[in-house]
Amino acid sequence: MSTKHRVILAATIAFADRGVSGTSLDALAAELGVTKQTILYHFGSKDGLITQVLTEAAAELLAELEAAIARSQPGWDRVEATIRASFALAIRRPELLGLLREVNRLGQPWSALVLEVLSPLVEQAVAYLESGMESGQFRSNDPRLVLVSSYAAVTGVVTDAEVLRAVGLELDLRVAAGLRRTLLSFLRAALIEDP
Amino acid sequence: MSTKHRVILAATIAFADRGVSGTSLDALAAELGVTKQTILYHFGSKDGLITQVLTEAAAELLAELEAAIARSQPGWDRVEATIRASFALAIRRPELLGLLREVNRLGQPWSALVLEVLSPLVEQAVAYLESGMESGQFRSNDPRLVLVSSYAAVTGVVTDAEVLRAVGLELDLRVAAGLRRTLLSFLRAALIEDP
DNA sequence: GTAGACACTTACCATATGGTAAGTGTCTAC
DNA sequence: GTAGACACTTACCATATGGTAAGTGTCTAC
Repeated sequence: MSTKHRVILAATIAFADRGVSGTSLDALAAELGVTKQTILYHFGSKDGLITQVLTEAAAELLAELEAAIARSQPGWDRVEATIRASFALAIRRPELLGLLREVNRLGQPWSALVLEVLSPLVEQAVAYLESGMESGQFRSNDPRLVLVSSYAAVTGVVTDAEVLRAVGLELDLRVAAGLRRTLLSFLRAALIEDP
Repeated sequence: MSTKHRVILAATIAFADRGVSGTSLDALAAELGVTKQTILYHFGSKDGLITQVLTEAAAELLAELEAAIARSQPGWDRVEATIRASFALAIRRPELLGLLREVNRLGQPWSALVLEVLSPLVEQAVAYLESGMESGQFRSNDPRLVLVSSYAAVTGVVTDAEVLRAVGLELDLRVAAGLRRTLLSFLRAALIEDP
């Protein structure tokens, strides 16, 4: 694997984990066994590295979600497929969702970079749910809405691999059974579990 | 208000907002119109400041939750009162919940500082929900569990004051109606709304 | 066999950052 | 009126941090 690619992978994890301001180029380089100047050679500046990391992460998320859309039917099936794809990605690459939260904090101009890529899909999902609830297709205690709510909690809060694996395996359409552990895990995570 | 207290309030907001490593003593001092040395005089070191900020935030959270416990009945009423108190605090001092997320990232020894104070209450709440679901008292699509799930999402994700105000006002026991907007807001926030 | 691209390293540099040391002004106790 | 506590400021300092400049080794094309 090329040095450039290794830097991007390590920076994605470091930015998600310790934050952008908590990750120095020296520390990142030391992890990879190269010098800071090697990183600067490939990306020009720290801002250049951030740009590259966010661009690739957004592209990866988009590809995953679009694949889920392509293999699903319009309507609830599509929402569920999207959520399922997100869980799968969260298990495989938990740092991607952690990075989203960091972007949220960084604000402009970084948030625009990611939002530009993902916002069309978010708008579609929100519009579908909104019209579904306006028309009475979903009741407010619908298990499907619980699933969406849990999804929000997961993408926003939980990064623990074991929790996500449990959720991913148990949400195998058996929403009723799976949500029990999910909810408890979320509650624990939200109120701070020792990491 | 004493300088020391002003530093703690400003640091709480800064740490929650920009992160601990994203907040330099110089920048914090400049915000307050004092010198960095004034901060070091009061807290000894940056670690000293972090300790003080976390200790006070944890104490404030605890006081709020214990007051809610004291004025509620055992059982679901108590869980609801606790959640309600958290919402109220989140509206009044959103940085406190933001700080919890930062602590989660900082890890040891800072997480232990906060966890030590709050974990007895968390354990109680989790035990209650767990036994309630084991015994079949709650079904998995119970609106009350939706509320708890939403609470996890709120404490973990949402810091936008307007969203929290909307949630706080509409959760006035009319769970069914209130959750509609809440869920959509959470979904938007979790998938990154432009801040 | 040599010019040039490529992927680095070595040697620096300016600024930011946490921190120390030695003052200075002010208020209180005696 | 003066000793001492208190809340600061001014003057520094060592290290961390992002970044620049000038090499060095290696591989490819001709």
